[in-house]
Amino acid sequence: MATFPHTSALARTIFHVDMDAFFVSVEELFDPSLKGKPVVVGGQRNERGVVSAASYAARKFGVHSAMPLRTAAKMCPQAIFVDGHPERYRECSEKVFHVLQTFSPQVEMASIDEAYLDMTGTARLLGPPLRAAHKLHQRMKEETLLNCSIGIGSSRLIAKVSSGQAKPNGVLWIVPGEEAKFLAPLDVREIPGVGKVMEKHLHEIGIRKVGDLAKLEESELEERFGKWGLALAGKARGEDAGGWFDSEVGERDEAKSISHEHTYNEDTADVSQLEATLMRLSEMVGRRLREANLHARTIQLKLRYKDFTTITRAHSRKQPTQLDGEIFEEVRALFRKNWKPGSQIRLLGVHASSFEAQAEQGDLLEDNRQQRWKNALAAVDHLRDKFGEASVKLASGIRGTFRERTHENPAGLPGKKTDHKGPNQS
DNA sequence: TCTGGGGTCCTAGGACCC
DNA sequence: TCTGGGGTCCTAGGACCC
Repeated sequence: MATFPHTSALARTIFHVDMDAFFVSVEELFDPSLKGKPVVVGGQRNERGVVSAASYAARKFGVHSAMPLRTAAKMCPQAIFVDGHPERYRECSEKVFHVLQTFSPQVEMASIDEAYLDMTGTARLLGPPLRAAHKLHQRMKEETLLNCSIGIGSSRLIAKVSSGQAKPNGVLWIVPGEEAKFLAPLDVREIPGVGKVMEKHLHEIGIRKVGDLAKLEESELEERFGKWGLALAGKARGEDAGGWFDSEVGERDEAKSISHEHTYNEDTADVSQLEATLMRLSEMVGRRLREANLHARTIQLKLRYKDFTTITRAHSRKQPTQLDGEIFEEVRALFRKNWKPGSQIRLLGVHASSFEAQAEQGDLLEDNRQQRWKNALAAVDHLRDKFGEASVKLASGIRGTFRERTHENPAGLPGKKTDHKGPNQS
C-alpha cells in the first residue's frame, strides 16, 4: 500500500487570470482610435445607468465601474462614452477560454473576464509557476491581442487577491507559506466577499487591515458575524473558507436562475407600456430557458418605484415551465396584484428559478397543447436568430389575455409580423 | 453622485407536517 | 388547550461580485 502523500504534495497551485479593463480593451480592438484615451463603456453621458468599465486614462480622473454615467461625465468631460457590446465580449471571452484550456484541463471561468486554473502538477510540462504564468501571459497577448494579469497562490483566494495586486498587465506569485504576510498590510476590502457594509462593520470595531482581522479570535468573529465571521477568519489566513471558494476548480454547477430586467429612461405609470415590457422580458427569459433546456417552477416579478424602493414578488407553480406565455401570465398576475395604479415605475424585472428536469405529465390534452406551443416557440426562436430580436413579436398582453388566445388559436400563434426594415435585411 | 443588468449566497419568518 | 421540536418548502430582502 502506498503511503499517503504529506502536505506539500497536497498543496495546490492556483492561477487567477483576470483580463485588464476587458470591455474597454475589446472596444479598442474594434476602434483602435480609442487607444490611450479616457474611455467609458456602459452608455451615453446623459443616460440612466452606470459605468461598466473605464480605461486607465479615465480612471485617472476618478472614474470607476458602477459609477453613474452622469457622474463620470462630470468628473471627466473629455471622456468618450461607448455603448456596451455583450456579443463582442462573449466572443472574446471564448477565445480567452480556449487559450487557458491549453495550459490546464481544470479551467473555470468565474465571469466573462476572469478564470481560475488549477495548475497543480503541470511543472513537468510547463515549468515552475512563474515560468508557466509568463508563457500564458505571452500566449494570451498573441492569440487575443488582450492584456491580462495573473495571480498565483496556494488557494483561490490568494490567487484572486494577488492578481488584483499584479494589475495592470502583471504576474504575481505568492510563495506557499507567505500567505498571511502578503495579506496583512491590505485593506479588509480586498478580501472577496467584504463589501461596503462589512467593511463599515469592521471599521467600527477598529479593524482596517487584514492583519488586524487575523489577530482576532475566531470565536469573536463568529459571535459577531455568525457563519460569515467564521469564514472571514479563515480568509484572513488565506484559506478558501466557506461556500463557493471551497470547491475544486472546474466543477461549477449549472445556472440556478435566469432573469432579465429593464430600467426606463424615464419613469412610467402607463399600464400598456408596463405590461408590454413584462411581455418582452418574459419572452427573453423563456427563450433562455429553452436554449438551456430548463424548466422553471418559480417565477418572480421585480418592481422598482420612482423613489428607488424595490420589491420582489414570487410564485411557485405546480408544473415547471419554459413557455413565454405561461411566464407572462404568472408575472402579470403578480404585477396586477402588487402595482398601485398611477405609481411611477423605474424598473421591471422577470426572474425564473427552481429548475426541474421536466413537468410530470398528467393531462394528455394539456401536454398536446403545450407541445404545440413549444414547437411554435422554437420556430420563433429560429426566426429571431436569423433576423434579429425585433423581427417577431408575440401577441402582447394589451389585447386580451394569453389564455384566451391560446384557446382560440393554439398552434398558429406567432403574430407572424416580420419587420423587413431590420438591419439584416436589404 | 442619483443610482444597470446579470448572477450567487445567506438569513429569517411563516406554513405545514410529523 | 396554555403547546415541543425538527425538517422542509416558500417568500422577501439584502450583501456582494463583475
